[in-house]
Amino acid sequence: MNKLIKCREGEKVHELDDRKLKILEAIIQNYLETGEPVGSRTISKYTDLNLSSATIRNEMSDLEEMGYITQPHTSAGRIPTDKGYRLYVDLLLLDKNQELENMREILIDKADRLEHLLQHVAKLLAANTNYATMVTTPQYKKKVKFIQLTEIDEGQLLAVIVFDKNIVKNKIIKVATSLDKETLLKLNIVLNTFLQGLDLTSINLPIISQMKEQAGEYREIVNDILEAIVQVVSEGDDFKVYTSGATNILRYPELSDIEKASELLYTFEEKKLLSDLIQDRMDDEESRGIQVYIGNETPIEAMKDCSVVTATYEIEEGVYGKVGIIGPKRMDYERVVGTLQNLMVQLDDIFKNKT
Amino acid sequence: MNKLIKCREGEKVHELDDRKLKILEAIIQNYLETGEPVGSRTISKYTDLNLSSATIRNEMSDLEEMGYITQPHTSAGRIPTDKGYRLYVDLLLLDKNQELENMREILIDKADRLEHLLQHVAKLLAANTNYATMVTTPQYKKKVKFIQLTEIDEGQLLAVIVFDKNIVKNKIIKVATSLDKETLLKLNIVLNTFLQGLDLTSINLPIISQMKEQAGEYREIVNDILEAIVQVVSEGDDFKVYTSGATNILRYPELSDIEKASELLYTFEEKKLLSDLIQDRMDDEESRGIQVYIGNETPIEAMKDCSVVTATYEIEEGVYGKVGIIGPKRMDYERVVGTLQNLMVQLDDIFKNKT
DNA sequence: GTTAGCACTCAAAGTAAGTGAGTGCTAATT
DNA sequence: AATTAGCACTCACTTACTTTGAGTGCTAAC
Repeated sequence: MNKLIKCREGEKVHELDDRKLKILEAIIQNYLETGEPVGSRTISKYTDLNLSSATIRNEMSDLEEMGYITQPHTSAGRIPTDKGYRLYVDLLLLDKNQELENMREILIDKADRLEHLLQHVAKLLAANTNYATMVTTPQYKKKVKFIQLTEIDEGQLLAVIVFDKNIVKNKIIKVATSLDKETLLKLNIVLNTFLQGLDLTSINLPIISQMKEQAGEYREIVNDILEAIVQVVSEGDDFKVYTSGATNILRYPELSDIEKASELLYTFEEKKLLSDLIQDRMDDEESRGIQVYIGNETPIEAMKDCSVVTATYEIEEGVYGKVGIIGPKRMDYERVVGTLQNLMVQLDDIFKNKT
Repeated sequence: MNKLIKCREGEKVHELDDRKLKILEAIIQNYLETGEPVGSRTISKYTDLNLSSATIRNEMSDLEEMGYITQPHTSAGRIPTDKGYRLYVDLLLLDKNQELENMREILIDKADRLEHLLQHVAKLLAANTNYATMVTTPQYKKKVKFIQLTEIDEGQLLAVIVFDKNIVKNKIIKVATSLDKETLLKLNIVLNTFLQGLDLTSINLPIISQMKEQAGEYREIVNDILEAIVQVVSEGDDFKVYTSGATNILRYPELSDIEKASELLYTFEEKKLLSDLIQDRMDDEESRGIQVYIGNETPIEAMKDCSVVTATYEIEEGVYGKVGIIGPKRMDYERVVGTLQNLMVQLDDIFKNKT
């Protein structure tokens, strides 16, 4: 008996011997399928351990004491606790792949615009997993690549600002005085000379006052344009969250309690509420890969009865976005993690072969 | 007794005498509040008719026979049928206003961009009514106002297309050969000369071939640009549906059956599914005002247990969008219609004082 | 250490009786 | 003729009680 000897499997440390581990695994897998508490007799038959239900009961009793499983009520079978799921996820999922071979084709087909691509990813994932999904736009500091002012109407200027990665934004600026062509040209040159290659945080006071100096009598317009740039960048257009399959949540009886489901669905409707999940550990180099949050581990209150799996994708050096799958605790972790890993590879390919 | 004499109230024709009408109204109003079937005794006390429950019962029996009310089961009170609601809506709502005085301020505050405005309208409405709401972007034939080609990178052109109402779209066009400044200028002139003032349907073959002729050796690019215009216009970006408060549906027990609610919420998630509702009677001059769909009257299957009230707003001559409120049949029609009418006035003001 | 056996627990499903809001009909009242 | 009181009847809903069966923990035997 090695009950008290800690075991090392891979890199994780836990206190379970082989048999307990197998039983725990069996319990969890069975529960994932059925959603019902699992009894000793089921395990006795389900596994190839050839143990009687009585033995299993003893082991289960131990597992319960250690906090890996629990009984919803005295005479019911056992269900995994968050700790149990956690061990399962940590230990039993470290590779796995294939599946969704065709995903890539579909993705490329739709990859005309990043927005559409991401929305499509969310949809595809939701359709494939039957869970709720969430995809964020990648975030990074935009650098001005090119600015152009044009007059489109008496007193109305159109400012087109191209950032790196060919993100194009535009804004209409109202001006009091009409500008002639030469002035416009001059302004365009000033703007481009000074701002090219800069991101928002690098546009500081010295630069601004220099620009104004150059602009001479049209210094006011410089102000307007800078303001337009700030507005356009901070408009939030560039940080969107796409979701899909939120209603999948109602498929799972343990989540479809009307009160809780309502709260959860509301979180999906108000996409901003998801930002906690997205920001979480975004800066942590270590956790760029796949993250699993079980129950109370999630930063979002409404999801405390769910599990969340997120993955970070990289468009290119320093430009990251997140993909998340939200489902019941008895989520098919194996498959979800596999699917996400696969998706990351696909996205990687698409982005690397595109720019 | 004038049971069989048709009465004219306003412009509508029905077959109810005054007393029956009052009773029907009382039943519906009571049901709107409680959501429970209404019994004769309640009505007897609730109204100022001073009739015994027995008399009411007789009248209710008549009303049932005529199809205005029904019993969910033998010994239950009565609830309105779709026909009952319909009469109620037709007869009893023809004016009403005020409320939400502050709505306008909030709207103006947010009215920096149409998109945001509309999304905000949806949200406000949802928050105020506790129903689900839907707002569409206005649709019309866009006319080209101004086109500008710029080179932003080797082999990449940026086409900025301004349509009337200052809708700005952009598209990056890849070209094989690099263009010098003069060619660009020339192309810009050609494009603007030919396309200004035209909408998509007016760009026909003769015009295209003339343009190509003028463009000389760069005729290929003309094609690319035209394609870009078509793409940009038909991208669907310009026809969006904003929704809000979809989860409000779960507030109403009669809609929160998990199966049906799921279907309904899915309709809101896949906003495209709402288009039936939006297209409906869009062309019908007559019905530009407020439309009420009760139960099976709605063109959307999933909403057959709901009522839908839509209103058409006008940004300016010929440019229409829709606002819709979706709730249970026992919707507070009076309030909803009032709110919508009010909103239409507000929007009208905003748009008229803006352009 | 493992297992068979048994008493025990308890959620869930089923059954039965009671309650009350509501109806329809009939006969009396106005 | 219209209204009303009275009464028998219906039926969803509630409550209490019973049954069922999956599952447990413990103990004694293997």
